[in-house]
Amino acid sequence: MTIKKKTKDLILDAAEELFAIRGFYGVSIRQITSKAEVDPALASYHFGKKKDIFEAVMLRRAEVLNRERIQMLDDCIRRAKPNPAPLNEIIDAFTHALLNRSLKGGDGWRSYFAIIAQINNHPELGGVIMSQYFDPLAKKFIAAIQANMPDSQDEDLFWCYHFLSGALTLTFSGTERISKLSAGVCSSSDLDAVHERLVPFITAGFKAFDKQRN
Amino acid sequence: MTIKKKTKDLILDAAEELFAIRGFYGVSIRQITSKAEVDPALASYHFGKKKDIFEAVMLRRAEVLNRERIQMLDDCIRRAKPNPAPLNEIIDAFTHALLNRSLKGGDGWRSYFAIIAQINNHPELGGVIMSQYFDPLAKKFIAAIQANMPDSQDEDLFWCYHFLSGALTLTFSGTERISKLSAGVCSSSDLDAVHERLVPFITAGFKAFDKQRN
DNA sequence: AAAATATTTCAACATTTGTTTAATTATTAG
DNA sequence: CTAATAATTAAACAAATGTTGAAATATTTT
Repeated sequence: MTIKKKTKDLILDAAEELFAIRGFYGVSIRQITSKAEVDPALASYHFGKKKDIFEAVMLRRAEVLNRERIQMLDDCIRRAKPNPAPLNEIIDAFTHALLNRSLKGGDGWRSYFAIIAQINNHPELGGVIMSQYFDPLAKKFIAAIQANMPDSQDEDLFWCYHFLSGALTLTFSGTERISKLSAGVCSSSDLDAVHERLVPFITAGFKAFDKQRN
Repeated sequence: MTIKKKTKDLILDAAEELFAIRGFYGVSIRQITSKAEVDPALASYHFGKKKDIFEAVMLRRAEVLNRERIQMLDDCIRRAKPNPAPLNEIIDAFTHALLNRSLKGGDGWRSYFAIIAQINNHPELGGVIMSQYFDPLAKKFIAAIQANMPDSQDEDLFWCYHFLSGALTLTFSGTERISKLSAGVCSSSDLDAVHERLVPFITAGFKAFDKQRN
């Protein structure tokens, strides 16, 4: 016997799923509350404005995700001490929690990442959350890379990070186009396959800017 | 003395700019026609439904862009004959027109790419246009890579292409977050800097899956 | 020139939008 | 139990939504 979910979470669950498909402006509060089987007025009562619902959806999972990723990054750095952490381990630490949740986290997480992919390309909406939760981690990540590649230029590393971010983002969006393009080549639903390829790909990309090694 | 623009183009220009900022659902027909300084009914008259306006916006530039990119790819393959085209040239051919238009094409092109970044992560909207104009090129591109790396596995190459696509997409979106993150490191508006880094980064990523070389 | 077609205008339509108000029911605290 | 607080309901609001129709104006064709 499962306990009854609270209204707040019912609304967030419904909002999460709908925002993932149609974006912020493509979803009405009535659609959300209807899917949550709840009175429309409860959305305002519990969260305030529509934007606040959206931010609540983002915050709910951002916290746990952020904690996991920082932990992995710290672990990987501590393991390697006093040497700098290996490049591929840094990149794995940065991406592992994301890919893992996206694959094994269930529908809620899948929706969540679809939203992340949207707002990552859309300044107006996710500005606050993204910079609050993701940017600090990004800086930590770049710093770890810098320790591994001390002779590389900051500007190069920044762009490399940028490319990594884009590759990750698109992977999460789960577009149908991808599976159509790859028809017969592979099943894009098997996200384990991504992990085996993303890390080597990105690692090699970073190493191309390692002055010491080249 | 400049000639007066036709109504159709006035609407498309306004729509392009607005869609880029707020997405399909975030923009109303009245906002579009108001910016275009044109009667709201003219949108329906010239284009039909709202979705048709969106598709018209996409088509207008997709054609010229597609032609340019196919041309560059063919040129690069022909130049190298009978050998396979070099990896970095293939990738440059794939990205050059995009980055060039994005940098030097003016505001219209910038808006256009922002929309591309949105729909690339959003199946419902850009499915038709993307698969009509971009997927054929993607296949051509992957085929060229395959010729260069005959021993590599199809599945690997597909994913590498996927990562490239993501990196490109995020670059075009022009998010403010990027410039905040890179504060003091570099000016993200200088897209020439991207080109110098994207090609080596992606090339190295692909080469990581070159069985022959490794 | 007149006739035919293309474009533009203005007004209106039925829905849907986000949000608020006041009344009612559940839950918790004293 | 009683009082106080929290949560839910139903109704209503003005504003904005996409789209259409018929009349008026431009443009092109004959």
